[in-house]
Parts: sequence; structure tokens; C-alpha cells
Amino acid sequence: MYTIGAMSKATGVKVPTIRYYEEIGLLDEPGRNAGNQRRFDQAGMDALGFIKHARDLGFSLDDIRALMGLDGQLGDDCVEADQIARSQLENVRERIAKLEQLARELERISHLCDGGNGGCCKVLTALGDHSQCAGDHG
Amino acid sequence: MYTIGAMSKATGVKVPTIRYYEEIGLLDEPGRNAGNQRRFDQAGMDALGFIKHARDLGFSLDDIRALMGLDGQLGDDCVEADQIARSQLENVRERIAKLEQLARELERISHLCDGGNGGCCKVLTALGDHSQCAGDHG
DNA sequence: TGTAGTTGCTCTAGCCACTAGAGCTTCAAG
DNA sequence: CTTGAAGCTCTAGTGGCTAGAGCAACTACA
Repeated sequence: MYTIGAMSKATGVKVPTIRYYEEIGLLDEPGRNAGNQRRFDQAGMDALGFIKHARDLGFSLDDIRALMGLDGQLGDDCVEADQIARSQLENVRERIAKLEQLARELERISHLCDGGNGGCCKVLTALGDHSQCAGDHG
Repeated sequence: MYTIGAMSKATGVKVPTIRYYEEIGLLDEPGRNAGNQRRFDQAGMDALGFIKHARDLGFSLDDIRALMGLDGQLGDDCVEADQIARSQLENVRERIAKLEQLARELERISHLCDGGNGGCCKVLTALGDHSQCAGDHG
């Protein structure tokens, strides 16, 4: 049996966040002790670990809900779980591509001010004038 | 003189978002016509274009507020504007690095299910077990 | 057994950057 | 003069938490 604090320490998920996950039905309500404090079992710990890992991988809580709903019925649903993971991968790759475009743009803008002083600064101008951009970010 | 709809069309910022920017003091309150409708001038249009471009580049509204506050006093403040831009670039690069780590992890997980069928699926297991991960994402 | 300090509880409100909807008024075209 | 689009204000909701108030319960030590 784990206290909420022990769960937090073990998984790295903050205490109010654990309560939040319970509130939105992502974590099953744990039992309580005589003093009304939560006492989690191993299943709760595993579930929270799963959620944490999936969150770190960028899955939304809705994705995670779907993934957890599939659990225990690994079979046909394998396909569904795999699809969620692949769509997340797609998503991440798109975000990387977009951010790389932005990085190039920001580099260009920063180079306009390489000296720093001297009244040469075009940073604000560059930000105000999209037509100077190389690619079509955003 | 531009209506809010014309501003929206010209910049790609949605009408309620323009009102929101005004509400939080990012955009100056425009004049109104006899019927209490907003009428923006060129300065308002330029400001909105600036905000849009900066938002697309990933700047927070607070960053933008700071950048706009510098406007008109390009000189020493050039340094400050440049710093904001560079720190944003740093930020973007960090996000890219993190996402690339995640993409690798998701690729690994997806490969576990390459066939799709056959009861071989380890996607959920992999998500539940961080110790299988190569790097330390998250 | 007492007490101090930590951890737990519930509840409300706030964060960012919008977005949606209700219910109304004003404008522009025909 | 009517119709339909566009405008107005206001409230509430989104995701994923985070912060704080004000209290109760647990734990370690004297």
C-alpha cells in the first residue's frame, strides 16, 4: 500500500496531479484508510507509471485514456494501440519540422544584430515584416 | 480604416483573438464608429501583423509585450530585443532536441508492432515500462 | 502520552492563449 | 425596407495542470 506522497516520489508525478488524474477518471479511485487518506495498490502504481511515461512521450490524456482502455484486451486492439503510437510519432515529426523552420528564421533574425550595439538592429523590423522570411512558417 | 473582420482577413488572426489581444492590453484600443464598432488604423494593422508573426515564431504574449515595449526606442534596447530573440532560439533548439529523443523512442515502440496482428504487440508494455527506454526522455 | 512537524484532505481560483456560444445590434446590398 | 452578414458584449469552457487557504491525520521523538 502506497500513500499519495510515495506514489509521487516513485513516479515523479506531483501530488496534486495524481489527485487530478483521479478526478478526471484516468486513475481508478484508490481505497482510503481510517483517516480518509488514499492508499494505492500496485495496480495504481503501475497505472500511474504508464501515464507518466506516455505523458513524457507527448501523448494527450485522451490518447492515454484510449490506450488504457485497450489494456487487457491485447489482440485486435493491438492495431489500435499501434495506430495511436504511430499517429503520435507523425505528430512529433511534424512538430520537429515546424520548429526547425522556426529555428532557421530566428537564426536569420538574430544574425541581423550580430554586433549588438551600433544602432544596426533589425530584430524588431524583421519580426514585423513577414515578407522578409525565407520559408512559410506558421 | 479597417473593420475587425478586415484585420482578421489581412493578418490571419481570428476575430475573437483580436478582441482578446485588445482586452489584455497587447493591442491599443481602436476608435469606434457611431455604431460602437471598432475601426483600426494602419498602426493597429501593423501591430497585429507584428504579433501574428512573433506568435508564429513561438514567442509568448509576454515576450511580445516586451518586444513591443521596446519599439520606438531602438538603440540600447536593441540588445534586449536581440536577447529575447536569441533566448527564443535557444528554447526552440531545446524543444527540437527533446522531440527528436521522443521520436526515436516512439519509433522503437512502433517497430515492436510491425506486423500489426498476431498477438505480438508490445506497444502497451513498452509504454508501461520506462526501463526499456534507450535515452532519458521527459 | 504529548507535541511538533510533515503529510494528507477538500475546495476554490488561476495559469496561457485562446475558442464557443448566446443573444443582441449595426451595417451594406439589393 | 428588408435580409443576411458582420459586429457587439458577456459568460463559460478548453487542456493540463498549479497555487493557496484552512483544516485533519499521521509519524517521530521526548
